[in-house]
Amino acid sequence: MPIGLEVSEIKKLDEMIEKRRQVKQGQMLYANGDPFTSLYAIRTGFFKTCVVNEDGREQVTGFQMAGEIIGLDGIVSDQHSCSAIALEDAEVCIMPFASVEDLSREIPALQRHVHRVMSREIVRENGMMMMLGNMRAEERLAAFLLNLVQRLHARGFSQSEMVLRMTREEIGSYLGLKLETISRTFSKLSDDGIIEVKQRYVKILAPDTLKKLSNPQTCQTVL
Amino acid sequence: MPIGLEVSEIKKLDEMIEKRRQVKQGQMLYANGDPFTSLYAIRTGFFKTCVVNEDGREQVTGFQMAGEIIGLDGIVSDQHSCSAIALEDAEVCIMPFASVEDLSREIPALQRHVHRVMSREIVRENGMMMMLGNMRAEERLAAFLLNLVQRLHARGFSQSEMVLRMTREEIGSYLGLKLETISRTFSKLSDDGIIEVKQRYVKILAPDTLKKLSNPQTCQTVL
DNA sequence: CTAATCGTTTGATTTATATCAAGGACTTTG
DNA sequence: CAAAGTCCTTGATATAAATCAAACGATTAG
Repeated sequence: MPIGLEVSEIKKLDEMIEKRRQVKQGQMLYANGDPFTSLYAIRTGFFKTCVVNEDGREQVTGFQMAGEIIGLDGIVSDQHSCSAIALEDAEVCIMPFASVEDLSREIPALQRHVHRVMSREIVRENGMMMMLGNMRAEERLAAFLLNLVQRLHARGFSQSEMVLRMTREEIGSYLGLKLETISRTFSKLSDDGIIEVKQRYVKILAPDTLKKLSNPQTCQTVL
Repeated sequence: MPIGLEVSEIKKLDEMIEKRRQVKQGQMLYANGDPFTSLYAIRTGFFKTCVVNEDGREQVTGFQMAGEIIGLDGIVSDQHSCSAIALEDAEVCIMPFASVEDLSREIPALQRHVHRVMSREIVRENGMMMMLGNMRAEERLAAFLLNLVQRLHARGFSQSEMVLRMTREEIGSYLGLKLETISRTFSKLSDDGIIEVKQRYVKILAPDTLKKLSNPQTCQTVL
């Protein structure tokens, strides 16, 4: 994944990725409390990560797709503090973290890459805190949908259409809302002609309006 | 900070920390958009970090005290995506990130440490997402107060008393609540005899009750 | 010492979202 | 095809927290 590597370095990276693992829909890649050994690079498929409270409340902390790295939560205490569950059949590359650290010391570009991946996750979560702390339901869902299509588009899919891999309840958990609120907000956006929704299928009809919703200021700036 | 280093390694670390910087109360250590060059280890004082939305809404993403590292948000894009502001006169060690990376390649214990620090931040933010997404005002404030005293206690201060460095509004921003709600919740906890509050001074009178509030399940388990 | 400012508390009211409830749509299984 | 199970939608109502408003306490400036 890091760029600008020499052939010998690429070979070492290939060796590091010792094996792959298939994860069936609904199956856990790792669970809260599992010993931490490896990071996982998603090759195909779609995951959610979630933490559970002692009283059983579940918070989805992220949705991850091909090309993204999961497992970083386990580094600090050598055990995972969240669970990763496949939302569709998936395949991951297993990257033993000890090897990642060894190779990072040899290959500065890899070291850089690892640092960036971790920093990106920190920044993403800062954004989620802003979302959960300050935004209203419609803003949250708008921002969520825009983020999803943008990431899918970067992977060669449409920039206006998608099929959600998660339930309303999982979206709600991620956005700090109840499933009914997600459903109502979908209906509202649909009634307003901003999106078209048919179950898991979503088409963005008015991307600019959606962007304004996810960030009211832009709207004011335009006026 | 990492342990188990040789003398020569400690010497190198000392050289890396090229200089210190004083930050007066209310002053910014770095601002959103500033070019990223260094991490900062807080020697003394107290900081808040916050992100601002395009429409000006501010979200406090953390409160940091002596011994903690700030600036990790800047790594991914070579510029800071949040601002760090001193809530009391502070002093930080400036650690140029290029040097951190260079030394990390030489000193595995430092490399390990950097990875742990970043992972810890990711895990902390996962917990914040749980808080913001699932918990009620009283639970959030209870968890917040317990976290603060615990960290202060680890630094040699009392495990039951503290003087808050931040306003009700800043606590509210961090916890996704308005300042009035923070104030009311303080009053409620005080009326219930769980804490004693006098402006910024807070004394925890019933730590077990506070723990139960921050995690209802424990309570049910006991019953 | 007085005025001004900033942060806090408290009360009254509003509101966004949660909760409770029922039914509908789609999928899977027998 | 029928039955069961999921997931989703929608309506009615409840509620936690926000908002609006006023006053109070502590600190700073003149």
